[in-house]
This record gives sequence, structure tokens and C-alpha cells, in this order.
Amino acid sequence: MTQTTRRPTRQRRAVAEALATSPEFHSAQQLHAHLQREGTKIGLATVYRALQAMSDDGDVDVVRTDDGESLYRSCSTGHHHHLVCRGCGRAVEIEGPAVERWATLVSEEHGFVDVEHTVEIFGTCQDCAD
Amino acid sequence: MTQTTRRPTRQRRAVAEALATSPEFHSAQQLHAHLQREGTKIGLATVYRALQAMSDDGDVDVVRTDDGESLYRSCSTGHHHHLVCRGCGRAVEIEGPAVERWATLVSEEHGFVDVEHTVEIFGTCQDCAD
DNA sequence: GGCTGGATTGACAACCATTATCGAAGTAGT
DNA sequence: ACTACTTCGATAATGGTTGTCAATCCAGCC
Repeated sequence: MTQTTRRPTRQRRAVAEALATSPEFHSAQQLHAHLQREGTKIGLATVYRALQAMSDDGDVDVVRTDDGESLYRSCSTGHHHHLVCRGCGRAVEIEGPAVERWATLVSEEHGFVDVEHTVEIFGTCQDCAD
Repeated sequence: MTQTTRRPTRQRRAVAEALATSPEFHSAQQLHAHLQREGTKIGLATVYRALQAMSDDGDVDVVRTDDGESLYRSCSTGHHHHLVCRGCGRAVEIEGPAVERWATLVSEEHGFVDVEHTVEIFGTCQDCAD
């Protein structure tokens, strides 16, 4: 991947901070709008670049909605999945060692290598259920 | 939803047949190109419409790639997941009762209702690994 | 301080899968 | 054949995302 030097610029810090202060998933466009509102001068392309860089480094989780939009969320390191509320976007990080084992096992059984898996659970949380 | 009458036209049958004769995931564009090559006169928009209708009826499975493309595949009825090859698109239908139970359990624990989950495993199959 | 080269930015255009539009054509039921 | 309605398809529009490239910033060095 030719890990070039990555400079912590004002813009990148702004994006990282915006993500860090919210437990919900947000789109790149939402983040961009939010930052502009806060007075941060930053271009849309830069937001995308920052998010992609963070995603490559494993610092954020990415989820794709049904309509093809990418949503980002700050991520405590380590492999995990999400239980996401359709209503408010709130997400709970979940783990399932058994699922991990199962995925690996099934893949091997069929001779697949270099496997990745995605597990996302979507639902409506208690607050949004009323 | 107003389920209107759905007419089995030449075009819709062509799409359904093209899907039925292949165990792989294909994009709408691939299907369109393939049908044209076969001599079937069909518009791109129609392919999309047909796929969407079949998807609504639960006759095909849909998977979204990392770059936001939708892939379609004929579907034996019932709930299941997929082990998909990144190289050739070949897919193996897999089941994991334990995963289903786990998903339900986790959702309930956090008070989520009306839950759905997606589990997809991507890898490289033996033939494509060389 | 001032130089210099590479990383970074941002305004804007390009991309591309998908969706909407709308007049034309097909199809069931009478 | 008539009619009412669905479906088709060429094309334009949509919209999130990525590419372009000149201007700008920054770190290290003189």
C-alpha cells in the first residue's frame, strides 16, 4: 500500500474530532456540512480523503446504506460489528467470537482464501420504537 | 406498496432466465450486456426494473460491493447468506443457525425490534487463487 | 530568516451506477 | 376492434464519490 507519510493537518484533525465526539454513523456530506457550520474551512474532497485515510488505517468503521451511501463512525480498535438503529443511526458495537469462528470455518470448507466478512444488524431501538 | 398486477413479459422472462442459468452474482449492467449479446432486445432501464421487481418479490438475492454496485443472483427461497468470490463472482449459499440465534439474542439484549441482519463473506475461491 | 521539494488542499469537472421522464408500444378484458 | 392500463426504451437527470491540477502549506535544511 506504499504507506506514505501522513501529516496531521488542521483539516484531518477536524474530521477526526467531529467523528470522535459522536457515537452515531454519519455520511461524508453530513460531516462536511457540520464542519462548515462550525466555521471550519474545509473542502468536500478533503473530507472524503480524510475519511478514506482513516478507514485504511482502521480508525473508522464504514457501513453502506441500502441506497449506496457510505456512513462513517469512530471506531474503538479491534474487529467488531454493529447493531444499528434505522431511525436515529445510533450504533452499538457488538462482538461474536462464535460468528468469527463460523465464518472462518465455512470459508475453509469451500477452499476460499483471503476472506473478509461483514455482519451488520439493523433494527429499531427502544427510543425510536414508539 | 399497492401490489399492482405484474405481467410476465418477454423482457422479464429473459432477465429471470439469464439469472436462473448462472450460479454467480452479476451486476445489472453485466446482465444487460449479456442479454444484448444474446440478441435479446432490451433496454437498460428495463433490466433494472425487472431486477427490482424480482428483488421485491424475494426471487433474487442482492449484494452490494464495496464500490457501491449491486449484484444479483437467483435465489432458492429461504433465509440464507453467501460466500462470494471476489474474482469470479461465484457464490455458495451458506446457512448458520447459530448465527441467526446470536443475531436475535443480541438484538433483544439491546432492546432493538424489527431487526434484520446481513452476513456476507467475501474471499477468493480456489480457482481464482492462483 | 529564506529555499526547496513533496504532501495537502480545494474548487470544480468527470465518473458512473442508478433513477426519473415521457411518448410509444404492447396486452388483457370486453 | 376499443379501451384502459401496464410496460418499454432512449435519453436526461440525479447524486455520491473520485479525479484533476494549480495554489498552498509544512518540514527540514542552508
